[in-house]
Amino acid sequence: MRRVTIKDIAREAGVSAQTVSRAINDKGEISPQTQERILLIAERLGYRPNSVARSLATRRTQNIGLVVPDVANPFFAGIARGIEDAAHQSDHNVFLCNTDENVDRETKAIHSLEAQRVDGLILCSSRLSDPQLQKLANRYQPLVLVNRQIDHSQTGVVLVDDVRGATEAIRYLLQLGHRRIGLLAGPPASHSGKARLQGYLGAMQTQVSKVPAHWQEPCAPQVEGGRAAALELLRRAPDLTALLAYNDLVAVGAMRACVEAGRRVPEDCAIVGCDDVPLAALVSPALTTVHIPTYNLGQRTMSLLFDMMGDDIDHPEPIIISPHLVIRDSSGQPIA
Amino acid sequence: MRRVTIKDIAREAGVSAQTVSRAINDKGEISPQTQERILLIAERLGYRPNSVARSLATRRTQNIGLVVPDVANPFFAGIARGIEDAAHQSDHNVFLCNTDENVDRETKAIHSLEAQRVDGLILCSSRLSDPQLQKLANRYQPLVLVNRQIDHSQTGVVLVDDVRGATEAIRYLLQLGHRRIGLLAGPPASHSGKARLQGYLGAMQTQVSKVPAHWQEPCAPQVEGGRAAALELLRRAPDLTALLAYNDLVAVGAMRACVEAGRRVPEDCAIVGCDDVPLAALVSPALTTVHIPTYNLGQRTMSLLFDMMGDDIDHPEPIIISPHLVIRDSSGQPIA
DNA sequence: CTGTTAGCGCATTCAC
DNA sequence: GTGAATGCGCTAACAG
Repeated sequence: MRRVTIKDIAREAGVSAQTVSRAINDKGEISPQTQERILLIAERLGYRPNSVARSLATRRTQNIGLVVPDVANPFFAGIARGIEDAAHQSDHNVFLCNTDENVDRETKAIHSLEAQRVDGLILCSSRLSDPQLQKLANRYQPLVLVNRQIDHSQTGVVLVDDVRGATEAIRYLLQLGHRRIGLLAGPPASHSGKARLQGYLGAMQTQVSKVPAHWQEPCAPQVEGGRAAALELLRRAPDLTALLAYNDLVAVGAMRACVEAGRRVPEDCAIVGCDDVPLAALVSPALTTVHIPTYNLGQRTMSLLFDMMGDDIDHPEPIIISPHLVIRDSSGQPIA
Repeated sequence: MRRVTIKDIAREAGVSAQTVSRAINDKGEISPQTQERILLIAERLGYRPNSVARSLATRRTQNIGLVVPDVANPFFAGIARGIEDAAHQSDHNVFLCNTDENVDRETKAIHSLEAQRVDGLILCSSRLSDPQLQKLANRYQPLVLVNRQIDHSQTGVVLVDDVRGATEAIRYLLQLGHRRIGLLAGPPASHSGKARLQGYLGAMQTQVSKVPAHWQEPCAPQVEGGRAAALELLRRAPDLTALLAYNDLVAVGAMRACVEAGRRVPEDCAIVGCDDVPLAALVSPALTTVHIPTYNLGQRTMSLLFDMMGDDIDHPEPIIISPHLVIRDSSGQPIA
């Protein structure tokens, strides 16, 4: 069962293939009557334009590639939704690839997307080395990096201002009267972890002359990591009245640790998370956390990519996404 | 800056384009020496095969289309990951489209995917009407439907056995000694809601001669819906000792309602959810729930699609996914 | 084992 | 306003 092509319609309508093409693409240079007639025939025959052939002829696919570590992670799911919606609104399709933070899978995905001749490429939290990324950036445009720095004049960059997020969280806790605030710092290698540490230190130093190093504890970025690190921290520094967590899962782990250590949240220990994943609003007490507008981030990322696809922009303006604090029930004034 | 093509390599190597094609596709019929020589040149020139041209020539794209209501929903995210991983393992790419349960968006997505000439199409929880779906199924193969029934000899179907899931949950509660078990039934129109009701009734009737209708309450499928419905149910039938919830969010809402009504979970009221989204393990008490293996479901869906892409299977065997109960801390024996 | 010819389905460029 | 010729980059089918 062969699919109907432009030629079938041309024959049926008694015109040339070219005229059919014009009718379908609504390019003006055609009489309204013949256009309508052709469109009717196309409809009747169940014609579906072949994007593959069109792409080959025009050298543009109207497809973009999106590479993320894991769409099942709500953070990336939000970004993906923002990108998808923006793309589809402008009649572009998106290839989605998951890497599980595996460099080989990421490389393979990128090669595949290059082969697909996508009109643009978005890499989230890329694990490629700097040289690899530079090489890619030289070869492939337009390219937008989310959550990853690069020094390349033609590459778009979208970053979350994690320093600011942590700063806001700490300022809020300071304002409530907390002074002895611990940090569940996340994985030592994490880029955003470092930024959040920086924000923590900067904000703390406005009120506390010397912030003890033993108020910080690295941890795996899941619930169990947070629980273990919080237990350790509360043992080492029992006078802490508040904890800032690397992310919401870590914060939930910290809440568990508090329960185990016989501390009430927020009375005996305030807890603030980061990211504001859907879970955060649903735990009890509901988590105060630094919200990152992932959907909006995705939309703006796609918007930047579209801009770059249009003109050959030389120095695309970096986009910095500002997180903001969402105050719920896991934080309050210190008792003492 | 033109991309390097097969011809560039052919010229460089002093062979025909066809020979280059053979070398790249590793089709055997070529001497190892020339193949290696060509591959080296390709590598040096930074050649990337053009999948678009290849697709046009072979009439196969090695791409598949995946349409879901929302990847940000963990249920579909799990399925999407399973599909993606299976697809990529077999060197296929996937176009992802979100519909937000909007029929127009779904229709548009399908048309776009048809235009892309995807080799296969997967529709999750399609909102198309039966006639629309029949029409699509007649026109487009291979097609696999997830979470949606259809009577069409050439369409693949993957379903979750929700009757069984609810049955297992109720059997477990009965075994614990519960007899007065309420059902937070979800949206009346929901397909899976009806199936779960059926499972509930069937299992209940093995131990309870007449299951009162006022032990059931419909609800919106979110936390607040579950909370409101549970409050109503506990008011109307205060002697209930356990609740089965339409999904995990509803179950979390029910947990809230219990707290508000002064009931402890699980002592004064056991609660069992459905789906086992990541949240379920993280709330306190951790939720006993009916686990649906979404990732596996995705993998098997893709596997079915691959089978259908291979041969022209006439009556693809329906795949029925069996959920199973995961016992955590929100359920226990009744006190009375 | 290798080369030649002929398309895949469409859009671009030029005629008319 | 419409048509004819040409090519996008690759592979299928044949020939040698």
